[in-house]
Amino acid sequence: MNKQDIPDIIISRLPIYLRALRHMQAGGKLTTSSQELGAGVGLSAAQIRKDLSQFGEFGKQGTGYDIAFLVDQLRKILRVERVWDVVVVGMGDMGHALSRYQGFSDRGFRVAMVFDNDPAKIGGQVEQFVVLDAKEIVTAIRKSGIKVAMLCVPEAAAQGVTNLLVEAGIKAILNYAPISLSVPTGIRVQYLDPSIGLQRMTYYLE
Amino acid sequence: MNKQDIPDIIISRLPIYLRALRHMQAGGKLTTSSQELGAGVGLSAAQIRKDLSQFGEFGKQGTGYDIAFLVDQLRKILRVERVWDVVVVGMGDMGHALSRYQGFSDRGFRVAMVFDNDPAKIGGQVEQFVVLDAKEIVTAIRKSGIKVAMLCVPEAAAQGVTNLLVEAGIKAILNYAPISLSVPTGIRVQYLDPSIGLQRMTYYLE
DNA sequence: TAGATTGTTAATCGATTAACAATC
DNA sequence: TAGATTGTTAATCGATTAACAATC
Repeated sequence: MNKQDIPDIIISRLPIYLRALRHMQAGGKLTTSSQELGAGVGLSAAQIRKDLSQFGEFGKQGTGYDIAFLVDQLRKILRVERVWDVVVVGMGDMGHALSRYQGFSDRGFRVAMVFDNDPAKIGGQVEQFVVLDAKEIVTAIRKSGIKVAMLCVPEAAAQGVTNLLVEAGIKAILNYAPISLSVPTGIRVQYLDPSIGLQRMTYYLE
Repeated sequence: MNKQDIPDIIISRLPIYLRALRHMQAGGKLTTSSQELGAGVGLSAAQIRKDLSQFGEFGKQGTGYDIAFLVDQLRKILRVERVWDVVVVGMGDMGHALSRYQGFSDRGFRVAMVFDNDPAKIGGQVEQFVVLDAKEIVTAIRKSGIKVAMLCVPEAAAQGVTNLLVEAGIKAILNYAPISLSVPTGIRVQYLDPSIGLQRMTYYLE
């Protein structure tokens, strides 16, 4: 079961399954089926079973899946049974919102450090964090060993900051800036540009 | 050229192309090639050409694409040559950040109304907007004719608010809440749950 | 002209679905 | 047992890539 053997498109669905399963769990459900989970996330039952079969046999014929067990398995597969420290770069409104977001803690993440390059913000407080000088990105992140970053700087600064994050040892970047980033092989980027999300829908509007 | 003839996976790449082209434009470039654009967004030249060929012939052999012209064409295809009014529901940190976001205006969007259900926030001011009572979602949105919403409410409220948005005539929802929404056929949803973005990358981390 | 690059066709590759034996 | 549902195989479907004639 080599990492690169499994298509990324399957990996990208697992967090969706995990989210839906935890939702069921919060509702007091104990078991589910590929049919029911598929309906919950808008995919076919066959697809759910095929995806899960890449990693093991998690269900029982006749009864389906034990939700708590499957949640555990998915958390291990996705490596979020542990907690990842994350840095936030850019203390504008978006960076601010992410620094205060309560949803990370039980999904495997914890904001550990925040940066900005504005002298008016450096040294100030955001939530429980002291805003660090962006000049310290490389040294501070290297020292901490943190591998995950959220990028919330303006477009014009995004590629430059990305280069620093890579130099600092960051391996995964959640990018809110409206720009395609250029990164070396082995560095992963996920894009959350809100305008892109909207433009993916307007095509279909009357 | 029927809407449903063109695969959604192609539509979903067009905003990325548009973003990259405008970036080139801002840098003063006048023409580009499928090779160069592909390199900019991390896709093959063949894919770029194939995607664009679904909508017309926009390039010239030997010289490539006129950037300004291609930008115009993509804006028309995606229907963002006009400006779409958008509502924001949920005036927490995220809704607040989106209400103040400067990036929408030249990408085809304009926040026109914001809602919350917290009496402490209703009637208050966020940026230039007066926060409206969530109870008025259906009537206010119906009256306005707005078709696009951004959803920034807590998980527990998301499906209920979604039902109201659908009732109000909303056809496209950008969802920041950590939940798979259930919507009728014809309503489009794009998901921007930050935890999902992060969990899609941790699988690959050492 | 010579070099570059398009739009398109056919070939390849990969993902999804349907079907079903196994079995809880 | 009978009904339900898994995991898996083979078939289908769809997307990407390679190649190249056309032509700027």
